[in-house]
Amino acid sequence: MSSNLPSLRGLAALDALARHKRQGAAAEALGISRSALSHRIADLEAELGARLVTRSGRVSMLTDEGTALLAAMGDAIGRIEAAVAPLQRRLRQIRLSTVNTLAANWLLPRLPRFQRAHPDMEIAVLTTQRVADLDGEDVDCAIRNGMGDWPGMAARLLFRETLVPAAAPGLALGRPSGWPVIRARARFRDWPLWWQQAGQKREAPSGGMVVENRAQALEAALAGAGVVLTDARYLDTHLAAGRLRVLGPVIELDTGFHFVRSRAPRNPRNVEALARWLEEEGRSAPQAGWPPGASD
Amino acid sequence: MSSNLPSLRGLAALDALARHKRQGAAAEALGISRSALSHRIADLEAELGARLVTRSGRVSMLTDEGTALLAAMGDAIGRIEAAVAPLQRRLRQIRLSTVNTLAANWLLPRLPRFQRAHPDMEIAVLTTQRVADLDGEDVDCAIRNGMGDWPGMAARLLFRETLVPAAAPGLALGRPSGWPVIRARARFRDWPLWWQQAGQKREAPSGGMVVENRAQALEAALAGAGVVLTDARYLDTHLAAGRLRVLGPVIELDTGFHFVRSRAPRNPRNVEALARWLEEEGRSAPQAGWPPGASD
DNA sequence: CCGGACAGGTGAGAATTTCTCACCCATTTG
DNA sequence: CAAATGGGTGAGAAATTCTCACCTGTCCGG
Repeated sequence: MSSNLPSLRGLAALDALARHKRQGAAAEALGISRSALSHRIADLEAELGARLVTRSGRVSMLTDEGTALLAAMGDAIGRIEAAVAPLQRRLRQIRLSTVNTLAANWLLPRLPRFQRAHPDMEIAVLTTQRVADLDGEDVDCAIRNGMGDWPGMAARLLFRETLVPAAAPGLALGRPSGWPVIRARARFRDWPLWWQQAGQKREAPSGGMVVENRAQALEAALAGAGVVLTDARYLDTHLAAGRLRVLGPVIELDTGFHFVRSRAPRNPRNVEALARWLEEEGRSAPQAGWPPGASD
Repeated sequence: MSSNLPSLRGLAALDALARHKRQGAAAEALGISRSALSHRIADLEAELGARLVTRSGRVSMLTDEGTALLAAMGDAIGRIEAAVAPLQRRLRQIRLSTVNTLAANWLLPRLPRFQRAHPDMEIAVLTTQRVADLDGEDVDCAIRNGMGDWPGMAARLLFRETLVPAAAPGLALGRPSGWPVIRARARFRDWPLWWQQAGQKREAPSGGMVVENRAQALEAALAGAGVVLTDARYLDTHLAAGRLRVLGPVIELDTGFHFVRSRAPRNPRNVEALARWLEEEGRSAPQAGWPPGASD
């Protein structure tokens, strides 16, 4: 049983050469240099002590022994490739868990740029309403909203949360104290916070409509139902398209969106690349020259 | 097509582990250390980005992914092993071409010792009456009889040819000039040569029986048909067994047995080992304390 | 409950394999 | 004949793989 396994690379080289006839083409198919393929074949021949290919004029032909060897192997190499392929595909993928609103309004619009820069990776965005507990789920990393002080995991701040009021352009509005505010049930403290920090003199408006979460709140505002208070970054595309306008100053909260990686990501290198890119995006995006269109 | 092939060693390690349940046993089956196997598994897991084995208590079990991987591979590893096996067997083998007489009387009696020292090699002795032309035949090396000046090949002298007369102990003999000599047709110059160099005063005996070759001549002498003149080294076993006795001095010729290797031996390392051993044997064997039993 | 035997994991460093680069040589072809 | 094409080679960098020595965790008998 203690047989000396030959080099799989060498066998693959022989196989490719048999198919493509030329070393150049075979090498390209394997993604290695012509020289490497030549070495691989030569080493295999030395390892097995037999000539496997002959060069007759322009094309490389297999010897009888080479042909017999490949025939005896059958599609063993293909089998191995196929067996490993699903795992490798999963490896190219990065599973990123995040909340709905951030995904729809900040992440997804930017992702195509990352894809273009890293065509070898594939990002699967898993939007979960509640924050996924990282090591439980099949997830490599996540963007989480909070203070960044989660025990036992290194969180990297992407950007602080902000709050800014916005409404559809067509909506007729009076004084701020009379705004028809939209509240998200999960974020009922946002309006008082903004009201206080934005230095409004009058009382905060009470009443208004209440929806389940921020995504719905944004939808409501887009539909002209009232004034939404949400993160500045969620507004980018809507402001640019003229679907919303800004109604007051941006305030910054002490919570923020953080990048966290699971304890054992499948492919740490790729996850790291994504992390760096997200950090860059988080820094570069707004702040300077914000809000984009209006100055109201 | 430019798929990243996984390490065959790693897959083999996984396969062995699945069969043997314990790393120790699996490692032994593969002929590597436990540590190496552990590394191999760990690296494979990193390479594929998935846990493939779990250790539950004493035994290592494959995870679902590990099982699936092996199942998908089928017997690919076995196929590769089997495909390569015949070539590797041929590689362990050294084909040595030599003449009949030397093989029977000098080489074959010594070979078992070499085999014991190198159990990983296998020597195929091809006895050919005529000298094989090396590069034509499927032979790695040869022992040739001559002056050692063959053009284009490096000959390594094993020992000079010698000539010594011998006969069966029971044979009644008179003076040398009356010996019933046995002549090999291919070596009709031997008797005059010995007669002259051994300083015999009388005439060389004429007549006697003539056989085809030296092997037959030796056979004839063993059968008590007369006095054979042959190489001292061919007599070793027969003298020791008392089947022949020496009748005169040993003379040394200017021809000798040489080791020559074919232009491209399958396994140069093994051939070199054989060459060294043969040289050693050629030097060490007789000379000192020869002839073994008699002093006649 | 402790200590030894057993099984596996780890880090360092040596050995081996694999790759690319920069050349070379041979054959074909314009 | 010269350029183009295809293959081979040696050196050196990079990676893979191995062993060794040592660690950790589990199991079992006293």
